[in-house]
Amino acid sequence: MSPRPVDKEERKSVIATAAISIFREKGYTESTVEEIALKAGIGKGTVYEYFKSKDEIALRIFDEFFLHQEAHLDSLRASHKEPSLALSDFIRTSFDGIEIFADVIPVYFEFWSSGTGKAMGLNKRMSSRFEKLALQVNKFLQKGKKLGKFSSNLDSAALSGVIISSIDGLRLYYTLYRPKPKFFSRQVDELEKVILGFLESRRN
Amino acid sequence: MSPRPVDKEERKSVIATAAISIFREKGYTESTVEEIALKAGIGKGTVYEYFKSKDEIALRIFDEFFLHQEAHLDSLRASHKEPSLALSDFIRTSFDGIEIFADVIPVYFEFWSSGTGKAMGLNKRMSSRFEKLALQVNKFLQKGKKLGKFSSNLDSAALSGVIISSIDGLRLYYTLYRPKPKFFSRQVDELEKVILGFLESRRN
Amino acid sequence: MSPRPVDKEERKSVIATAAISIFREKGYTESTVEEIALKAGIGKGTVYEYFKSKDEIALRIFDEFFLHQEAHLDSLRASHKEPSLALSDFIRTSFDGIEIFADVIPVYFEFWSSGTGKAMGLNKRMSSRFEKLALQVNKFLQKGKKLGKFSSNLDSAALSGVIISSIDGLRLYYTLYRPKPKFFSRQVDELEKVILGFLESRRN
Amino acid sequence: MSPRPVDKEERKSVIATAAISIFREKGYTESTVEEIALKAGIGKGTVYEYFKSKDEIALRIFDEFFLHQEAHLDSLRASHKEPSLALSDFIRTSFDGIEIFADVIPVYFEFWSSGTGKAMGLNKRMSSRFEKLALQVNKFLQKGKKLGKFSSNLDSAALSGVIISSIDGLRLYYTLYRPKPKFFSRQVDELEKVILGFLESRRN
DNA sequence: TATGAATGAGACTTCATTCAT
DNA sequence: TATGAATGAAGTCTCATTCAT
Repeated sequence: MSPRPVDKEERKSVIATAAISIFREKGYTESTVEEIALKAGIGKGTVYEYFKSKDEIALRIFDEFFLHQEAHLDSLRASHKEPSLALSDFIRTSFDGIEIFADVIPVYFEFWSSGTGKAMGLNKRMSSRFEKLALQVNKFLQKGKKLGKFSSNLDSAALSGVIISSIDGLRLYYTLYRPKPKFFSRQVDELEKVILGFLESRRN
Repeated sequence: MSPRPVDKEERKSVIATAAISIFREKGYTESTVEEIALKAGIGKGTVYEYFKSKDEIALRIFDEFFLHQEAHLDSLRASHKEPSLALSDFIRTSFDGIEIFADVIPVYFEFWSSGTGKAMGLNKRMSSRFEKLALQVNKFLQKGKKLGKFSSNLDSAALSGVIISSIDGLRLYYTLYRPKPKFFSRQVDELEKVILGFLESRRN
Repeated sequence: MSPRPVDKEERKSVIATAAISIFREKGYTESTVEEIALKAGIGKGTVYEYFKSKDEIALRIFDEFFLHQEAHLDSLRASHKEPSLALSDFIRTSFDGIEIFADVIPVYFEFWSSGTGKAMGLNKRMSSRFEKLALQVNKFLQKGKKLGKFSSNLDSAALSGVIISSIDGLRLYYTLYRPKPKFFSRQVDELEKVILGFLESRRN
Repeated sequence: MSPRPVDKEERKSVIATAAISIFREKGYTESTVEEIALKAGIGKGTVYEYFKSKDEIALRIFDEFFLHQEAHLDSLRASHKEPSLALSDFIRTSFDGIEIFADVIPVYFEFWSSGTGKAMGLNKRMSSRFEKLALQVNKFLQKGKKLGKFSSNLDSAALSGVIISSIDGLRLYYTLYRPKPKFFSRQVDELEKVILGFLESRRN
C-alpha cells in the first residue's frame, strides 16, 4: 500500500553525479536543469523533488567535495609520523582526488564568482577549510622546529599558508592544462622535494 | 562639419574599467550590459558602439591582463642577473599587479569554465603564457646548474612548472581570501625563500 | 504519473492559426511573438515549446499552404478529362482556396524579400511548385495538340508558364484589391474564357 | 557667402538609388539606414536631411515607380491606333521597365504587408493605378466592340481587370523566377497572342 | 549643410521554476 | 512520487532617430 520508498539520498546522489558531468562540459551557468534531468534519466520536474533549486545541486556537489577534503585533513591530523614524513605524505595524498578536484573546482569558481555564491557563505566554507589545513600544517612545522628538524627561523604561520597554496596551485595547474600523468607525477615529486628540501635545509 | 571625434580606444578602456568593477561585484554572468553602461555613465546602446557583444568586453579585459603578464615575462627574459637573483626578482614582481589579478582572474575562470570560453581558444592564450613562463624559468634553472649554483640533479623541466604554479597558487590564495597585506607580504617572502632556499641547497 | 499529454501537432496548428491572423493584420515583421501568444491564449514562452523561432512559425504556415497547392497539382495530374475540360477545371479550382492564398501570400512575399527568406531555400519551394504546375499544364497542352483540339503552332512550353502566371496574377489581384465576390467571379469566368477561347480558336 | 546650394532633388535621388540596391539585396526591413548612407557615400545623419524617415525613402522609390507607370498609362491613353494594335502595344511595353519592376515590387509588397504600409494609404495609390489602367483598357475593349472587331459578348469591365492582372502576373513571374530573357520573350509573345487571339476570335 | 556618436525602445529568446495530472 | 507543459522575468542586441559640433 505504501509507495515504494525511494532512497532520497541515493537519488540526490544520482542527480548530483549527472550534474557534475554536465557542469564539467558547459559550466554551471550554461547547463540547464533539463539537461541534468535527461542525463540522470528522470523528468525535469523530478529534479525539484530532490533539490529546491539549481543552486542547491551545486551546493550539494561542493558539500561532497568538501567532505573529501575534510577527510584528507583528518588523516593529516591523525598522523603520528614525524613532521617531515607527515608533510611529505600530506603533499602526495593531496593529489589523490585530483580528477574530482578538476571537475569540481571550475564550477566552484564560477559559482563563487557569481553574486549568488557570495550571498551564500560559500567562501566561508572554503576559507575555513584552508585555515584548518594551514593550522594543522603549522602544527607540524612547529613540531619540526621543536624537534630541531626544521630551522627555528621559520615563519611557520606564513609558511603553512604558502605550502597549502603551492599545493592548490599545482592542482589548479592540472585542472587548467591537464599535463600528461607521467610528467605531472614528476611535478608532484618536485613540489615535495622543494618543500621538504627547504624545510630540512640548514640554510634558512 | 563632422561631430566631435572621440578616442575610440580610450572609450573602450572606460567601458572595460566600468565592466571590471561590475564583474568583480557580481561575476560575469550576473552582470548586465545595462549595469556596465550605467557605471560607465553612458547608454546601453553605446556600449555596442564599442564592443560587438558582452563577451568582447570580457575578452578585452583579458587581453589587457595578458599584456601585463607578457610584460612581466619580457622583464624576466631581459634579466641579465645571475639565476638566483633573476628568479628572486621574478617571484617578487609576480605579485606587483596582484590587485588586477584578483579582479580579473575570477572573471577569467568563470568565462573559461563556460562553453563560450571553451569555444574561443581562451585556454590557449593562458596555457601559452604558462608555457612561455615555464620555458624561461627553465632556462634560468639550467643556467644555474651550469654555473654550479644549483644542483645538477634538478628536474628543471618539471620544476619550472612547479615554480610558476606555486606563484599562481599564492596569487589565487590572495584572490580568494584577501589576507592582510602585512601577512601576505611575509608569505611572499616565504615563497621566495622556499624556492630559492631549495635551489641553492646542497642537499637535493 | 506524467502530466496530461498534449497533441503537439494540434497545438502547433493553433499557434499557426493565431499567427496567420496577426500576420494578416500587421505583416510578419511587425507582429510580435507576444501578440501571437496572446491571440493563441497562451504564454509567450509556450510558443517556443512548439516552435524554435518566430521564423519557424512562418515556415510552418508556408508548409501548410504548399501542401494545399500540391494537392491541387495532384488533382490536375489525376484528371483524365480531355484537355480543355481539365484545364478549365484547373483554372476554376485555382481560386477555391483564394482566402488562404490572400492571407498567406503577403507574408510569403515579405519573408521571401527578406534576407532570412533568401537564406532558407524558400524560393526553391515556390519555384519548384511553379515548374511542376507548368509541366503538368504543358502535358495537357500537348495532349490537346495531338488530339487536334489545340493548334499545332502553340509554343506550349512558354504558354504553360503564361497560363499559371495569369492565374497567379488574378489571385494576387484579389489579394491586393479584394474585389466584390460577384465581380471577381465574373473575372474568373473571363480568365477561363480567354485561355480556353484562345486554345480552341482556330486562328492561332 | 551663401553655402554651395545642393540640388536637394538630385541628392534625394542618389539616396533613393542607393536604397533600391540595398533593398533589393536584403529587403526593406533588414536594410539599415547606415547601409544606405554608406552606399550613397554620405553620412548616416545626412540621410535625415533629405528624408524624414526610413519610410520616406521607400515612399519616394514607390513614387518614382508609379510615375513610370503613369507614363505608361498616358501612352496608352494617347494611342490612336485601332484597339487591337493599341492593346498589343500596351502589353508589349508593359515589360519594358521589367527590371525596375522586379527591384521595386518586392519592397512594395513588404511595405504594403506591414502595418506602416497599411497606415499610409499605400494601397490607394496602387489600386488607383490599377483602376485607371483597367478603365483605359476597358475603353479600348468597348471601342473594339463598337468597331465590330471584338465580340459584343465581352464582359469588358471584368475582362479589363483580367488583362491587367495577367500582365502583372507575368511580371511577377519574372520577378520571382528570373527566367532566361529569350524564354521570357517568348512568354510575352504568348501572352499577347492569348489576349489578342481571344479578343479577335469569333467564338466568344 | 554634414556628420557620426549617443541613445533607448523594443524584439527575440532562454530557462528556472511551478503545478495540474 | 513523477512528470513535462506552461510560464514570464530578464537579458542581449539592433537600429531608427536625434543632436552637438
